[in-house]
Amino acid sequence: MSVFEAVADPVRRDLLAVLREYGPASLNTLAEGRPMTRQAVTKHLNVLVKCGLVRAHRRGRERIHELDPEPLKELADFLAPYAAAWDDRLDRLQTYLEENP
Amino acid sequence: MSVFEAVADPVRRDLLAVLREYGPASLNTLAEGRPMTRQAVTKHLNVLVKCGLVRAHRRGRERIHELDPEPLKELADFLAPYAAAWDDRLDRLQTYLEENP
DNA sequence: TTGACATGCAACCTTGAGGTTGCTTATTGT
DNA sequence: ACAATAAGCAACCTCAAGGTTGCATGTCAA
Repeated sequence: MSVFEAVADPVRRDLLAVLREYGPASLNTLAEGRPMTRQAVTKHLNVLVKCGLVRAHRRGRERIHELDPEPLKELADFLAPYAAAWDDRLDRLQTYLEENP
Repeated sequence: MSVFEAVADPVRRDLLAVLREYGPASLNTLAEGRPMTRQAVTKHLNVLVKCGLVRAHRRGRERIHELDPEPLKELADFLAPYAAAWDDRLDRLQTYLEENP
C-alpha cells in the first residue's frame, strides 16, 4: 500500500499526529478513547508499518509504535511541482527536492 | 470526499499531473491511451471536481478541465509538522504555513 | 438535415477496505 | 501458581470505490 493511501484515512492521520506529538506509544494507548475496537486500530497501525511510516517492536507484553516520517517525502515530491503555483516562497521546497533526488 | 482521498488514487494523480504539464484538456484527450473506459475517467474527474482540484466547463460539445492546485494546501498543512524532522531547510515551509492560517 | 463526434446518465458487477466478534497466546505482578 | 493484562489470529460482515456496458443527449460539419 502506498503512502498516499496510508495517509488517505483520517484515523491513520490522527495516529501519526499522536505519535508525532507524544512520542512512541503502545497499542492500548493508541486505541484508548477511539470509537472503534483495538483490532481495528491494529489494522491501521499495520498499514502504517507496511509503508514504513511506523516502526514497531515488542517490549515485554507491549508493542511499542514509533513514528518514522521519512516516507512522507514521497508526498512532498508529489506536492512540489504544484507548490509553485500557490506562492513563490514555496519554490524553496521545490528547489530542495530537485537537488535531492 | 477529502483531498487526501482524491490524491490517493494513482490515476487521479496522473490526471492532475497531465493538467499541470499540458494545461486544460477535454475528457477525450484525458482518457486517450488509458487502460480504462472513458466513463471511468469521467468518474475520476468528477471526484477531482468535487474537491475543487479541477474546474470544468463546457465549450461546445467538449468539456474542458482545468487544474486548480489550491486545495492541495491542505496536504501541505498536514505535511508541515513532519517536514521539520527531515531537513531543517524545510522549516521554511512550516513557517510559511503557520503564518498563513 | 443528417451522420459523426463528445459527452452524460443509469444500472450493474466485483473486490477490498474498514470494521466487528470470539478465541488464543504471552507476559507481568502478587 | 494464577489471575489480570496486552496483544495476536482468524473468520466474518458491510459497503462503497473503481470499473464496465448500453443507451440517450447535445453539437458540429458538410
